[in-house]
Amino acid sequence: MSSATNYQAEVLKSIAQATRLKIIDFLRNGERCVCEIFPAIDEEQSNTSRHLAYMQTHGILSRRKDGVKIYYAVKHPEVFEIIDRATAIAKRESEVRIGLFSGAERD
Amino acid sequence: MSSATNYQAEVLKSIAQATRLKIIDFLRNGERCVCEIFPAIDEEQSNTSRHLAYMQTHGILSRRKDGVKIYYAVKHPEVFEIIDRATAIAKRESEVRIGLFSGAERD
DNA sequence: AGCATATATGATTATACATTCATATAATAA
DNA sequence: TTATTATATGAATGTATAATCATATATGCT
Repeated sequence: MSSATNYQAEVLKSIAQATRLKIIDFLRNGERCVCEIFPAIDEEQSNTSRHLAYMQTHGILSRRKDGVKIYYAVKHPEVFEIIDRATAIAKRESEVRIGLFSGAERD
Repeated sequence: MSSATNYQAEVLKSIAQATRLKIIDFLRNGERCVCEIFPAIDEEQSNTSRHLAYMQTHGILSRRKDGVKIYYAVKHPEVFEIIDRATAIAKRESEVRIGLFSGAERD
């Protein structure tokens, strides 16, 4: 198995999870500390912390310490581009599914 | 948990896996049947079939039957754009890691 | 009908993942 | 020093996922 493919998969896995998507979306306007993030996305502090650590380890987020607080930010603008394209696919697919109710497509 | 976020995550999960990345990459030049796909990516027929079914169910691939053969193709061009961006991130990150050997960064 | 080829799927196994609760650690304030 | 706030982490649990082997199903050929 190509190591490049594995690395690509790791990057995408760091994004492809509902809680992580909520975190990334909340970070669209720049860095935020954990204490701001977990109430905003309505998840437990410990769970949020784990996901942040995961994404930071996988190179998706940067981490900055200021006193007691830890600030995280999205490192690569491509992360948002990936999510925007996933949204476009999701939107198009859900429209197709709705369209099936009125159409007469059959397998 | 927002259902839109879940759907986005589902779309990304359909891509974020090494075997599926290999399949999608092989489909860059258009539709291919299962009998062409699994030898090309060097995976078992049954495993390949499961991943193809998964991606088709999740709206990533189209499926066309012609006799005994089943042809799969990538439905949304955004899928390739997502992978290209993941590749860019992976490349940039690996360069940073290599750079750390010569630099003097410390946490 | 019998055979070969293509694809899918049930059962199983091993592993990874997400979440929670309780607690540890670190920084700062009183 | 003690208390408070912010973050991280160990342990446990339930669930999901990937892969494999064996076999079922479907199509077309002779």
